[in-house]
Amino acid sequence: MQSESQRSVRLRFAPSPTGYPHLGNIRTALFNWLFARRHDGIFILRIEDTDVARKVEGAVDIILDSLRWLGLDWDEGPYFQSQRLSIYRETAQRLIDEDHAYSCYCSPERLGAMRQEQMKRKQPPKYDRRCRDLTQQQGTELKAAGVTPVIRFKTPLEGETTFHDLIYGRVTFRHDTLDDFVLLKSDGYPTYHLANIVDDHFMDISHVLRAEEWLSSTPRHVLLYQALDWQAPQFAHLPMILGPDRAKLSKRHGATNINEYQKEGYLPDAMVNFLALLGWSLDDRTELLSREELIKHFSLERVGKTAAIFNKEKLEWMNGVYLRRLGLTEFVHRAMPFLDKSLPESVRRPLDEGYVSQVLSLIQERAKTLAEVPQLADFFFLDELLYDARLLSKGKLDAKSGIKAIMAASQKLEQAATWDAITLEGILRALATELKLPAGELFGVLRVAITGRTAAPPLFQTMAVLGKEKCLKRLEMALQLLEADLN
RNA sequence: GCCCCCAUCGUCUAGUGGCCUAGGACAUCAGCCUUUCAAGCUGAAGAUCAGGGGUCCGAAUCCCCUUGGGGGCACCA
Repeated sequence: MQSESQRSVRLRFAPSPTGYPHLGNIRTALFNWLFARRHDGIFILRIEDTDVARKVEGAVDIILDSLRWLGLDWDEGPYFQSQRLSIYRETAQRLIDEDHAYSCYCSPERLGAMRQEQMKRKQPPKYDRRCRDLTQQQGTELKAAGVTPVIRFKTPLEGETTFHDLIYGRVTFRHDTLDDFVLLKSDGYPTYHLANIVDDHFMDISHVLRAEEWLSSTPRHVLLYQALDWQAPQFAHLPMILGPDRAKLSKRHGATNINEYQKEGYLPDAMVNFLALLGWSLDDRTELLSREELIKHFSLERVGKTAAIFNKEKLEWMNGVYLRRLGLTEFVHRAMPFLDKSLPESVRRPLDEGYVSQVLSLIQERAKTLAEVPQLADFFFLDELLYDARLLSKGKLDAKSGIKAIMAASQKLEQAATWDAITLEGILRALATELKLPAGELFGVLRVAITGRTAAPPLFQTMAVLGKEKCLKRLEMALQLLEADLN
């Protein structure tokens, strides 16, 4: 009891570099991080690279980058299991010495065939324990024949294991539903089960927060801790994040890799806020929480048990909220790389920061992601607009009256002494009255002429930013289009 | 097939026996604002709390069964 509360809080995020981290992995990292920070604990990063065959080049860097991007800073590590092989081998040897493990010489072929046969007979696929009670002589013979064994755990044949999960409560597994799982592979690398508990023990991990998919391997881990006479950490299994088809997140679910979200222009703070709400909630109404608030309020008691489906639309909304909350300077700073990357090549670089700033003040509240900023703003940068001439006469004004209106507007604007939104509005409203046109119709035609589209930021502010010369040029161009349309 | 877990609006969720004729958010629809879009505001629609049995004066909340969904069952993690 006392030792429990005294034990220092040490959490770890332990991804395997067999692919890029997806939303589920990152949510696990986030909860570990939040819990560690909440309790002034230590957050450790450990790379579980024990699968040589499935290792993906560059995955480690992407994992580190993703954590850095989201601001999930770690206090220790990254540790690499591939550099700690001797510890696992020693532990495996100790288990053999103490009769908790044994060498198994069965070939992968035999095991595969057996599994298939069992499945065919609709029986649970389990190792038949053929090597469990090999005599020393039999073992020596097999070894002499050149077979490299794996080390298997001697799972108790009878009884059951119960553990207390911080989220799911009491969970019990009968031993006869388990089999003698592999601890050490024939290539000398440990399996997840061995490496994981050895590291958690020696790294003095106090709480293991991991996805629910691990729940059914927990009894094996508990059994291992018991066999080694080590104190097990507290387990907390987190509800899964599922794809829209309600299945476990995988490659076929499209953009689930976290770096995709960075590329799509989501803000780290929005991402963290959103992910925190997948499986955790503060109360019945609070949804927007800063990093500090999340740390302050995070608790396992408020983590749910039901799997969540990731809902991108809500993320977009939340990202929009965070985008709008940014100061203009910060917004410009964040959006600049996206403009740089996605604006057409014809646009001169480097972009003028003063001009970009004026433009983006009109774009900020219209963007849900940074990646759509270039799309929303490109007409501010383009020299020549390319658009369908029919947009000009799409409203109630036909081509003829459109021409008339644009010509009149050009004339008035040419004489404008000053060029700001208020002045422009004055001039054009007066013109609408003069032409006996509803203001909205006149503005509509001009909007298309100026921006090349029917939906855009407010017309007068847009014109003010673009400047007199460019605006008049665009009106001229619209006239040509309309005239061509008439013929 | 076996084992484990879960089950409230389309989605994320609040709810731990009476405050629930079930609350909030996203999305949807309508209206307002308005030069378009966006934002904002207001409102609507949307869950017989998976179904069926109990327990109780009283059940979304406790128990059981059924159904459904998910996860696990590798010399992968």
